[in-house]
Amino acid sequence: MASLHDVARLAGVSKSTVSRVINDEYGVKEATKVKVKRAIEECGYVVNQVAKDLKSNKTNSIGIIVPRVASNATSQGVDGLSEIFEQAGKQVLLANSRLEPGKELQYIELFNQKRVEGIVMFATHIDDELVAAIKRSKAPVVLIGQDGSGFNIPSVIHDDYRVGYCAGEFLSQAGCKHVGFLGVQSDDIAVDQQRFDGFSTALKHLAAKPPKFHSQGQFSIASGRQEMANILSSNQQVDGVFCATDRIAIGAMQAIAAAGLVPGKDIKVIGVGNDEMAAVVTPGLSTFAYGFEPAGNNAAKMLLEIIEQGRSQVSKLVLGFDWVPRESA
Amino acid sequence: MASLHDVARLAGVSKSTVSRVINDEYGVKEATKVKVKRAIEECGYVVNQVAKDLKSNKTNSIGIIVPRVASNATSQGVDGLSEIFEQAGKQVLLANSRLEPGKELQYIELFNQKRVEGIVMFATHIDDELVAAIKRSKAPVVLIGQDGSGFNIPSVIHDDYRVGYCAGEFLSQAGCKHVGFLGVQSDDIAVDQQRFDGFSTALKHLAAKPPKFHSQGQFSIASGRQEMANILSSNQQVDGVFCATDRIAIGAMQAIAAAGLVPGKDIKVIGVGNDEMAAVVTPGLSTFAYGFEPAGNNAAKMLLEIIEQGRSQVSKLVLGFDWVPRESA
DNA sequence: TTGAAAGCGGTACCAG
DNA sequence: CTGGTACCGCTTTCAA
Repeated sequence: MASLHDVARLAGVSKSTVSRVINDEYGVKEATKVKVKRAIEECGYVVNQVAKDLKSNKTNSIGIIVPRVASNATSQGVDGLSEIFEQAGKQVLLANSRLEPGKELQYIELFNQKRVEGIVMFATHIDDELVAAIKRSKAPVVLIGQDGSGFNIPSVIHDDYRVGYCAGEFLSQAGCKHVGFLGVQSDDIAVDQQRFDGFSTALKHLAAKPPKFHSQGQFSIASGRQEMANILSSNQQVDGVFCATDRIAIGAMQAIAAAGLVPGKDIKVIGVGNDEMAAVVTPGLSTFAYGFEPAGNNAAKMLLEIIEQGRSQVSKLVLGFDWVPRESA
Repeated sequence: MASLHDVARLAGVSKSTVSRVINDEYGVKEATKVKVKRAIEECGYVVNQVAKDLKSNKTNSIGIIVPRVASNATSQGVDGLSEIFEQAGKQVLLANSRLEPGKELQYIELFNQKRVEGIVMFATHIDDELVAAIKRSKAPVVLIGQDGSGFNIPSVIHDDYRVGYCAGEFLSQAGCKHVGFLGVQSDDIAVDQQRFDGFSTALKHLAAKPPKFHSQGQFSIASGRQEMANILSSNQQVDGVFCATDRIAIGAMQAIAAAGLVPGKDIKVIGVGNDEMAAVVTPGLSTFAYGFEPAGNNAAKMLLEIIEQGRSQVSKLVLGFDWVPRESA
């Protein structure tokens, strides 16, 4: 592929001059400019950004690590991130860890080799290894979805504790006496632990009975259905369920209906996220709306600030949520 | 940041030696290796991939252009792409055109400057400008979602014509006499034109009445609802609707129900895609399942083949679909 | 087994 | 206004 050198030779000028023309620097005679531009056309010259990056020691690129793209939180989050980054002239490198543990660590390393200016990571959990890898990273890292601020890692999260609290409060005040929580694996602090903690605490504050169950399933409709079916078949009394995610909640509603009961009437069901599906199921799923795209926007801004200022004013950004009442609760 | 040179100085050897140690080349004395490795640790040296890329004239990276990430087709498609690319050791650069016309063209140019080895583009339409930009690109381009093979652009698509044909056949054989199509903007060849063409053709072949309407809305539930409501309020007889996408179909079902009619009984409704939502609405949406992740897999493989062989055996890959009958038709 | 030097494709300083 | 040259960080002969 044609280089500056080739263009220079073709135009009968020096590399310096070609460089000046390309970068629109003043102080080049019009006639020379024309010659150079013609030469550029002629050999189909395309700037080599790799060489520029090396010379300038600046890549204008950002790494994003996701566990998978096809999920509400990540796909919308990535849209939110890319909006801001592209406005700022940053190119996005995407790495998909496909939920394989350890992959994230490799990608942090790889992004450092690629000399990205910063990294945004959608975290599903936090462990010592991850914290160590982030500490080791020369490129600043911002977390989305899990709170790493305890390890001094800037994070953008939703208020998972409070969402649980609100759910507990709501079910309690709606008259439910036998409630429980359908969660996910317990190493997911944000989605499982925090939401459950808030939930239990609300019940305690209201002097209601504590949760009768806390199941640990997957992030899927099928899993929610399964977990709920198990609970129902155990014959314990239930009149309210708080689910860690909307998909789990939808599965729960299916199990409830399958058992001949009516979600929203016999058993109230609440989800989290306000997945588009929540609006189209019957009965409509009452849930808490999370803004995933704004989370991306904010994480991007936070990272840019760290890159530019060396540090960020906020080390942790907690986003609120909206209660979206429908028929299920 | 520490460079080879720094490590060399620290270890008291030459750059060449450090390079050899880093790349695990044989012929370095064990003692020297140890010295070098210690030096690397000491100054926290991280390989500079930018310099390597420049030197080797190879970036091992692929550009992906999407109109947005948060959609079934793109988010699953990107998962499919990244799976194959990451297996092949290719880094993915993501560009989000946010549906802004012209942005795609810029990104093709930008990716060429970044010296990506190939580009995958999720296209919403094809026009002369785009074709020209792709022709200009030194990096090979593969299209997903629209057929560019007429312009000699390798493409991975679903069989949009035949899906329309099947829908027409189905509605006709189910006894519908007054059918129509809810489409999108007409410059979307794959989603609007092809699906409609197949649909009309089936009706013609079966000597059934041609479609009574072909509306042009957006890719959203709200738009489908609106378009269907318009049709219903026009008082024309309708007993079957084929919708360009599942979301449109779900909106249509809402409008039908709102008009006091029963989707699947009074008016049959068919969608395309098998969005997860199709399974959770009531009545369940009958639809054709498209494999978006496989589309990504295949596009990635096709691009890799072009990169490695200089050309691809297949210039166009047409993926099939599965009929998923539910209650709506 | 190791080092010196050239060069990848640019930029930028200094001369002329 | 233009050209020569050094250098960004690494790899790769070629010699020693």
